[in-house]
Amino acid sequence: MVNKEEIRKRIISTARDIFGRYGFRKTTMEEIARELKMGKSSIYYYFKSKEEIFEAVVRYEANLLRSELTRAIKAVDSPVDKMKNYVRVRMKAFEKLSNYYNAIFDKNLDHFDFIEKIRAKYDLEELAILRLILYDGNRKNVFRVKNSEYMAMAIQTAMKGFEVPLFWKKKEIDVEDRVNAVLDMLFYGILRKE
Amino acid sequence: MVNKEEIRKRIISTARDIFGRYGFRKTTMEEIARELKMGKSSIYYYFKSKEEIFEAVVRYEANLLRSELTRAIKAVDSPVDKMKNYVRVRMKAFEKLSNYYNAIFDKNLDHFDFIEKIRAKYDLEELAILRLILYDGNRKNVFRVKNSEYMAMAIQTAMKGFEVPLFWKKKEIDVEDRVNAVLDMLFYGILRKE
DNA sequence: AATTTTTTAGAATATTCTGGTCGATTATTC
DNA sequence: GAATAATCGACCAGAATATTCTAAAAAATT
Repeated sequence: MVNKEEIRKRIISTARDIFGRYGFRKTTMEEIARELKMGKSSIYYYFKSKEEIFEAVVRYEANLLRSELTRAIKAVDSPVDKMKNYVRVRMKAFEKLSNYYNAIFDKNLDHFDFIEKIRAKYDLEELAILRLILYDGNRKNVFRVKNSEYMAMAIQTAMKGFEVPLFWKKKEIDVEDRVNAVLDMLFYGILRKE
Repeated sequence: MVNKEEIRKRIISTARDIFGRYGFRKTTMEEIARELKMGKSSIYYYFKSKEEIFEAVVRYEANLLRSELTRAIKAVDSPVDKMKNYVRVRMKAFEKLSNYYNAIFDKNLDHFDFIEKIRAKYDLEELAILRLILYDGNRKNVFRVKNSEYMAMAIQTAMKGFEVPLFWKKKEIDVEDRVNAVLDMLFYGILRKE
């Protein structure tokens, strides 16, 4: 008897590569099966449908994004550096988490319930992280933000706005330049002027 | 009345991008049309079929390869430098001419007559270029090749052999390292030992 | 060794997708 | 205004693919 969870993880990992390359619709179950060296119907033993596999992939990538964000925030002490790392991780996520972003932006996938749920959950977590950064910055007298809650939401919304051109233009934009531009804009607005 | 040739070129260029990204089979006429902001059946006014468009794209890329090869050879005088440039252009072609190489390696496209024709034509042209380089090298006493004809064919065959891992591994290989390795191998065999 | 359970996969089925055509419409030219 | 060129959404036949079926193999249990 094989380890069911292990097999599921293998399927998710392989499917993620192929979905990432071709997108949900152009990826076939036959392709995933071939890459796994399994029969196509064997996959249905572990997953109910193609959509369920895609949901698992997107969920996996949302978790990856949260983990990476958390790790990057914890790696530095200064609220300014925390904010820099937040922006950097956010901007670079496009390359590594293409399924997550495809799920969000691809109109053809709008009928998938799970996408909105996953994003909502992720957004709440990100908001909590942002609030902590702002609160910490205020406490250390580095930021001057009256309402961390509102500001966190504003920053998150702005970051989402920056995602859009990144998605459509696909790597034609130098991400590092973008990161710096976003940070300049952000800090002039919230960095304490002394 | 619009310029028919201009429209055809626009279609080829746009189709090339999409074919390059998804391959012949996964690309749909609907996608090409949408990217061109045309109706799908409008494309059939300019091309007989999807296959005919793909043939035009592959032919275009073969021409591009030949042009680039010719330009690179002419840019230098030394036979050694010419051979270096030949290898370099050949190796780097993968990134820019994905349709041409897909057409060659993708078994699913074997039934397309035109692919073999285009490749045969290109190969003859490349052979002529190689023969000239070898002849020139012999004349300038830099190479010592008894039969330029056979050596040219051997080099071309070897280069084709090197293409295969490049194709399957897709950018996991550092091309520049490969170029240098190929050149070392080639020159130790034909560079005059003094 | 026999039986049961788990896992497997090719074939079949149901459903969706797509290449290509049709006929109507619009734009352009004469 | 007529003829020609260019346009495109609707449509269809056939291809492609998601999913199910069912039998067989493998693994686990008795």
